[in-house]
Amino acid sequence: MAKNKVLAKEFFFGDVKEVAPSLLGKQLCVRDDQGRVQKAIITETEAYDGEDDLACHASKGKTPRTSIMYEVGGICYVYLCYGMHWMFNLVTGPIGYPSAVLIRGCKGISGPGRLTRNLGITGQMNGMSLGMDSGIWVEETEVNPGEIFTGPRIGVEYAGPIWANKPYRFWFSNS
DNA sequence: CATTCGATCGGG
DNA sequence: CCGATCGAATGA
Repeated sequence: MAKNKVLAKEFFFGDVKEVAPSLLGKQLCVRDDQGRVQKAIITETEAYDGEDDLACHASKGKTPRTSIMYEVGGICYVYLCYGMHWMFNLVTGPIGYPSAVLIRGCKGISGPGRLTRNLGITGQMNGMSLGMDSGIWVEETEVNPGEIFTGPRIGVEYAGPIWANKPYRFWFSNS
């Protein structure tokens, strides 16, 4: 069987609102410390887009926690939520513009917290560059997402109606 | 230093 | 609906 192509970092340099849906059907790969690789097809993503986006952590400006989002696309942003769940994001866009894609669900796994638990993703991945050498990367697949649906993001009511209702969540029917 | 509150999940 | 659980952000 042919080896899947690993996404180049350039894939993440563009606008998060385009990168987020284009990750659907791609495969998230994580290698654990035993050298074993787990792979999961991405089925649901959300876009967090710049300081103006009140649901984006960077809306409060650049802080030690959010500074990673200001880096160039193609690196990991991982943080602890509700004191018990690791959220896994991929930074997008050019350096200086804070944006990232939250990987919300993969095939057979619903929920961003369960996703990271299943794949063994923790805060030590924060700031890591994507690639086979770092142990976390994204591959092309044969999956054709088909029709892509959009809707409001989950759990961001605090951001107010304008931003909470933006169609920044993406998923597809085969999931 | 104290308090608030989450990009959630699982149980009742 | 509600509790668990903790670090980042905010304010005194």
